Amino acid sequence: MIKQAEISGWRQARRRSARDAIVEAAWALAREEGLAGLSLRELARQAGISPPTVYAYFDSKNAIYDAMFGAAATQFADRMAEPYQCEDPSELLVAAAMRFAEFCTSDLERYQLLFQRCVPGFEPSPQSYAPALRALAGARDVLALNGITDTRHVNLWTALITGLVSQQVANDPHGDRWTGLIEESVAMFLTHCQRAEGRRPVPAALPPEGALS
Amino acid sequence: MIKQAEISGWRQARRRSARDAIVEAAWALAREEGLAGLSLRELARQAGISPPTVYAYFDSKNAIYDAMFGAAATQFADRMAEPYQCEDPSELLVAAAMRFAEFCTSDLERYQLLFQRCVPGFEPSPQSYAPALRALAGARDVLALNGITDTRHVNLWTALITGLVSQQVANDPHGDRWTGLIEESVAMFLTHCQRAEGRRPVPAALPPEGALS
DNA sequence: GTCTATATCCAGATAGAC
DNA sequence: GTCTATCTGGATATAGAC
Repeated sequence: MIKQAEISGWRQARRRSARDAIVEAAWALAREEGLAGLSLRELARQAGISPPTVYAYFDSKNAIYDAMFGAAATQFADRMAEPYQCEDPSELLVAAAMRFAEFCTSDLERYQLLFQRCVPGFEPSPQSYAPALRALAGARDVLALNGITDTRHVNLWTALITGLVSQQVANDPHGDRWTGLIEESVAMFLTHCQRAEGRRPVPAALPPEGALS
Repeated sequence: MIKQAEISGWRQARRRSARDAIVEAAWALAREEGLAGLSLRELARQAGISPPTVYAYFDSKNAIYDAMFGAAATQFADRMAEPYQCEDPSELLVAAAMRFAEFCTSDLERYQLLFQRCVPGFEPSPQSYAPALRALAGARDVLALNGITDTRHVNLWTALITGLVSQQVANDPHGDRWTGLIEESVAMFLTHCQRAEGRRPVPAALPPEGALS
């Protein structure tokens, strides 16, 4: 015999997978037409449903953007958290920066939504943003492994790496005019910060994950 | 007696000033409603004309964006070219970076149009873009004064400074969490590049202004 | 939940008189 | 050059039958 709770579970799973299918179609469409050109009519057409049906799953267009953001942020956090082959802290920092750059340049629309924030009235909800905070915490950990804990230096790190990537994406989307500078940039950064922070030893335990931003 | 050429000159001047007035109104509106929210109806209303009259001066909405871009790019080049109070090359570099940051953070919409490029179907025409190239050439000159001529280092410079500014604008628009790092960043950059380029003496004559990009 | 049909609104752009 | 009036087409979102 089938219990009520199980039926409810099925329903929820079905509903979630239908939502996922719509989000998937939305991403496919956004990659073709650009993020701003996402229309609910086209989205419904590609997803094989009628336009009003979209509203059975999402309250508004921005709710769709939010789900797209959440999916992208999860991909981001997962990708950055995958194991690294190297062990030397400075190599780890280079590898993380390169992975970040590769993640960004491999899907420009995703990069735009996640990091550029140029969809008119849209801002991600805290839930959708949460995975991105995970990834940022990971970056802090890698910096800490290199003896870098000063907030100023963490900020400098984000500026340096996002600066390289944004120049790359904007001015040479399929080349490596800026991403090819990552290794040198990291060396410059490490030399500067480790000198400034007095080549502190790596702390035995990683710092707690408070105050991310 | 009035010559035909003078009348024609008047006409052109009148036309240009009418165009300028529309562009001015467009900027005022964009600062209120956001760049993407610029509508021709509202623009006409604020400029004191009817919507179709806009088309007597601009072929399309993108032509208006282009004129807005041109005006902003001119402001940018002019501001960056104003005389500096300091003479030491490294101080000059810091001053230029700070001036750039101040220019960007003092008008976020202008920054968005000039450097973020997130208006859907719009790309600036070469004419409108030209002043920005002038400013970039100026940056190269200041770098050259510091003995930095390697293209890689010029690219690193643009990435570093735009990275600081873009983080500032995106995450702390009215504070100085990243712009406050400019002085330290420039020191880091100079130490690195001058070491790498072997503390070359400043060339007697500035390099020619070819191959900007 | 899904559909057809439609409401409502606003955009950019044009026609043609004056 | 400027206007009134309008075209054309797009958008998000809703009503109500099934």
